[in-house]
Amino acid sequence: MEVEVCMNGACKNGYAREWKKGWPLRSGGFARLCDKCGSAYANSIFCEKFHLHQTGWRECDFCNKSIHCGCIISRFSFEYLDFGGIRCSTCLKASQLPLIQETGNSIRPIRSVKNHASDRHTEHIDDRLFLDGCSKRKLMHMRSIVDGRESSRWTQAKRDDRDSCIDLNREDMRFSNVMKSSNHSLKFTTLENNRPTWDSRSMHRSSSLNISLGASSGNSALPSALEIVEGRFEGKTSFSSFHQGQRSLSIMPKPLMNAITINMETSNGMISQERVARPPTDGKGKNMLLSRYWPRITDQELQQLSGDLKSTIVPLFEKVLSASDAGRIGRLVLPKSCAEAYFPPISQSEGLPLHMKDVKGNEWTFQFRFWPNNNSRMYVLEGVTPCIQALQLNAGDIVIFSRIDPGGKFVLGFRRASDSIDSQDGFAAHSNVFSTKETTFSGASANMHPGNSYHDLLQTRKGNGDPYLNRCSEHFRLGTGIADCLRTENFEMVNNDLVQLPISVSEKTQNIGPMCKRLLVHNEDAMELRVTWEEAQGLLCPAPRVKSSIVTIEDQEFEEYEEPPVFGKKTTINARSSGSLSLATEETSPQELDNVLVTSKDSKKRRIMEKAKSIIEHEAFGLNEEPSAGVLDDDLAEPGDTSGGATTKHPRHRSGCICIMCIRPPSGKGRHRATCTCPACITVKRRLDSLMTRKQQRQSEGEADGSQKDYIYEGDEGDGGSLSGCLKEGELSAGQIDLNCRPNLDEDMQVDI
DNA sequence: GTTACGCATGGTA
DNA sequence: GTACCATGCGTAA
Repeated sequence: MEVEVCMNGACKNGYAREWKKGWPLRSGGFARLCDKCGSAYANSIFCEKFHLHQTGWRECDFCNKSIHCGCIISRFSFEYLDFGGIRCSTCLKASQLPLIQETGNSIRPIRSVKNHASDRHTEHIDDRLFLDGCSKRKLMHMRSIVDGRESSRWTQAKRDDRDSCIDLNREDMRFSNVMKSSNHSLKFTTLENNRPTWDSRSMHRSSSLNISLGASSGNSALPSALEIVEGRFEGKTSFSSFHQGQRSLSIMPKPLMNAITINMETSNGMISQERVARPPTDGKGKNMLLSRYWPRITDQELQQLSGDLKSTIVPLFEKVLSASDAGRIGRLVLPKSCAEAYFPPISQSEGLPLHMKDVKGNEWTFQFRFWPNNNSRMYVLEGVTPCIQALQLNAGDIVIFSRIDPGGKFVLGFRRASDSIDSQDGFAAHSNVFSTKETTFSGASANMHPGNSYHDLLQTRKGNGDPYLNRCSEHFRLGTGIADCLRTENFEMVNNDLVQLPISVSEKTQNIGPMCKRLLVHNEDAMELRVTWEEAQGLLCPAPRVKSSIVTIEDQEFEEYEEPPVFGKKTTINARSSGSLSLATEETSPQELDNVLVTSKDSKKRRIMEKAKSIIEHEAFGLNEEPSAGVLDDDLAEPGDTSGGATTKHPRHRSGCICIMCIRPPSGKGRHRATCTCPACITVKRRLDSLMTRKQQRQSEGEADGSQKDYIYEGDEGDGGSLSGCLKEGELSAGQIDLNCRPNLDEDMQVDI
């Protein structure tokens, strides 16, 4: 019986999704009729062109000529793997597809396919393969031999119901019982200890796993189901991604990535917006780059980029911008493996200039260089600040390095961190609070599966060990989402005074100013962030008659609303005399709001003053006073300072640290002798020298007043300023210092904020 | 005072 | 234990 098989998952008339009935093809697969037009789809393991009028075509992996690959190839990548060994009708250099039978732990060929196009096997599947405890299950083992090399073994079973399972205990089964559900997603269940850990019903609800298999390159095994489920496939020739709009995991070997993933069209003819990781296909990066550096770019983005630049774009790698990457220092640390794989080799530390073009067409020249580091190298791109700023990138955003072929010029693309949360994962944050920039304050995203929460996604992907998800999760936890919210125009319009340029988490850490001001400015920023955060929260008023639900994400409770909040109304912030904030639920006039904001600013400034004074006090007490942990550690790391772990506290300050901050003796004890050579004293003496030098310079310049200021705290001098409080005029002149002094704070300390 | 540079350190995988 | 890498620190400009 001849059936007409349609491409791209649709019948020839484009009616794709509903099948009227199916019947087995001679090869054992199924074809089904479109219930609208009556034409057939192939959903078979072997859908041979000899029995079909219309099939899909693709290029042969070997000769690049069009080959007949079966209709399914052009539809679903996994089905391509079903045909992984399909013969190229042009060059005949293709896979052989012997049917194999499982006998115990061994597999032996049942029947080999002759290597001739006109002599394909047409046998029914041996009934002996209807086994392994699943009455309706058709099990077929295939071994595809590509180009003479044996590649992965895998199995496929189909059932005529929706239940399916994978037996992970069968070592020879790389995959089993992959089935295609009615919504065109592949689903499987796993069996561990003979107990299903996934079932199709629960997957329908939460976490379907979409297995997409491409033809094997013949050089490595596909990940086993267990490895996939446990997320242990990183570093293998597969990649994973979550399909947009569905919770699925796609596994595909490298060779077919471009052939299928990039060029694959969805069943409705649209370019896929699936954000898939693209492992390296060539170059030194092959088989060595961590998946977290694989560029995740959608076909749509790739096509657009290629179109914009009128070139073929080859995504190379991506990197999440760290605070230092996006900071003023202008150095972007490159993953070593990526730098060495894709950028020109450099032998000198000075490196060489790299010309890049950003996605907006701007031309940039960065210095690609390295520093020796621990018998290794640390690669950086220098001079990236203008580009980072031009693209308005912040820490957490992702830069994507691509190459223009031919020519080899580099392209710098990017993806916002917020985009990564909703697009990368194929989901938008469900919570209004954490909606991303583009969907700020909107409700549930259309990309979201009904009934699925972002939390589910986090759990699902974290459960799969997805490193990217872990990053997103962390990102989510850190609340960058709301930081993005703060950057919205609405917010600025309403709170122009309050948040002139709202400080995002990333900005807070990157624009930390000169080193000697870091702590102080950092604290300012932290407070600024904290206040604006509180104020922003207060200004987010739930829409009327909308009840919230509480969700717990990463041990943090969040309110979710079905409707976007009303912004800047109803709820305002009152600053009490104490400086704390309280919420008022009455309408507030703009003037009142201004007052509130001014008051808030005042309280903020007051807190900054207090904070600075606190720091000064502890600096001044210096070596004599036991530091208050609350000031030296906790206070320096603001509770609201989400970056504290990364930037507030230097990693060297840890238990056992002997720096000047950490080795202070208990109060009243442990006086330091003038000849003491402990690190603290050495530091103090060095600073004394600096102070003396400065004093002499000023004296020589005739700045009589300058020396007096040396007794005053210099807000930007850090502990050097406090040191001056420990100095007496005579000691200064004599170059001596009492390391155990206790200056009178009330008299000497002035704060210049 | 500020910035840039080069290296060192330590957290983390 | 090792390599990587984020970033702190000292110094020079």
